[in-house]
Amino acid sequence: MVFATQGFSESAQMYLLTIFRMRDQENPVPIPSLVEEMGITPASINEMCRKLERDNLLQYVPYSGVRLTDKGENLARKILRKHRLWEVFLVGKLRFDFDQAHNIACQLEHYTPDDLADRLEGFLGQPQVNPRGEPIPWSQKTLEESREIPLMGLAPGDGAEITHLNGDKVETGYLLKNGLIPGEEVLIMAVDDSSLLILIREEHLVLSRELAEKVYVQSVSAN
Amino acid sequence: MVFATQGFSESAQMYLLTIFRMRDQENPVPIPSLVEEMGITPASINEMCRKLERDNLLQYVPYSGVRLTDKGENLARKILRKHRLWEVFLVGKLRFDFDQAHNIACQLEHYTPDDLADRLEGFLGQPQVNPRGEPIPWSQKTLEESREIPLMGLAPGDGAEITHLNGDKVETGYLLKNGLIPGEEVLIMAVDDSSLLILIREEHLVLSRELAEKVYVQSVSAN
DNA sequence: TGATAAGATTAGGCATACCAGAACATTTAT
DNA sequence: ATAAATGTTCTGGTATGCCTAATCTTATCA
Repeated sequence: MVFATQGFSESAQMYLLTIFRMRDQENPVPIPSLVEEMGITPASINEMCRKLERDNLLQYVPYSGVRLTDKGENLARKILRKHRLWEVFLVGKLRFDFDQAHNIACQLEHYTPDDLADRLEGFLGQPQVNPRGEPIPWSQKTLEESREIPLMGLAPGDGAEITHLNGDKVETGYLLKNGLIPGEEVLIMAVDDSSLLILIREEHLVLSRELAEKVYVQSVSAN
Repeated sequence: MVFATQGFSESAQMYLLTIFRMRDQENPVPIPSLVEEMGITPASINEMCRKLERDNLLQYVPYSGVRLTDKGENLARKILRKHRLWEVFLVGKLRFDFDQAHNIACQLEHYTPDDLADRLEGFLGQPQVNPRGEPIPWSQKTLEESREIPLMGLAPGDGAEITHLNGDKVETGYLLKNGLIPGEEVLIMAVDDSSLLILIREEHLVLSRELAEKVYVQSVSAN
């Protein structure tokens, strides 16, 4: 298993991203177009698209093409966001020219955890677009809903509503099982160096700092 | 083929880095120590070490262990340098704690081209050590020999001595074939937006900007 | 409407990187 | 010196992601 973030291989991510980018031209995206664009044979494209369909990332209708599901769209958007954030960094801070930056970003995007993207975005001053003026997905949302913060950022006594979870499958599964479901309210009971104690659905729960970083909430009072 | 920089797979690079780090304790590093450290079975370690030996990255003596060759040492050092530069960035600029930074760096190090590492180093102010005080390979050398600059940084009329080449196998091979060998002197004839004309071994040669970025030289006059 | 061109799929292969388990070799310690 | 412990390597297997070549299947247009 090749390790890339998001639980999907670098290859799978490249397919999603490519489809996402072509989808504006024609949707569903026909397999021959993908063959052309990616330089991979029809047999291989077919095989991979079947896998992506199996994983609910897209729908594949023979002789018509592939269309991303919501899950696929979101994943692709996430990857594109990372890509463009890296471009901003590489051009803006490291003075690469755009083409070099683009190529480097093509690699880094697959190995960038969500929290790295989030912090990078902050470090770069919440850029709206990449150096070529193309929009960075979700950055406007991030601005508008910037009250959305990691659970870790709250103080004891604060109450908040969970907006989304940012971990991997296992982490998210665990959190959901324990009632940390988007929409639910949490109350911060105590915070220390390595963990925090919360009250959720009338149950107490201790989360590590690391895990609490992946729970995004909206402050209830500030709402 | 999994793409990672340096022309070796992420796996191969991880082996080199692990061996490099353990080599201070005992050299050669015994296979059982590697098994313990990496959590991979002896059969697999054996297989991979044979491949690395085939590629001249290490020597493998059964019942004794593996010892990095100069080539292997240099490659490992390069990877470690990238790793620690990322740690400096992630902790210093993005405010990750060290453990998170270390984990993220473990991925990024394999997808960081040399020129990215070089620029990152400059951006970070030529750090000597990572956030834990461990030295960053070559950074002192880089400081001491900071007259070592990319060929691209010279102006027409300047003369310089080639110190090293920084490209991939194909690029380096091409450059060597054309006389761009460390120790040789070059004279810059002309520079434009996309290329430069040089005189080397009494032969004229045009290099793209991109390629010239990968030829490091030491100014002759300043020497 | 039916032939043909375009598209989809199957079958068999290659390379990487890992695994388990068995067989084999060497070291070491008695 | 030799047996037990340790270390090595072989055999055969898994999964991913790509390939070619051959074989369907569908769409479309004459």
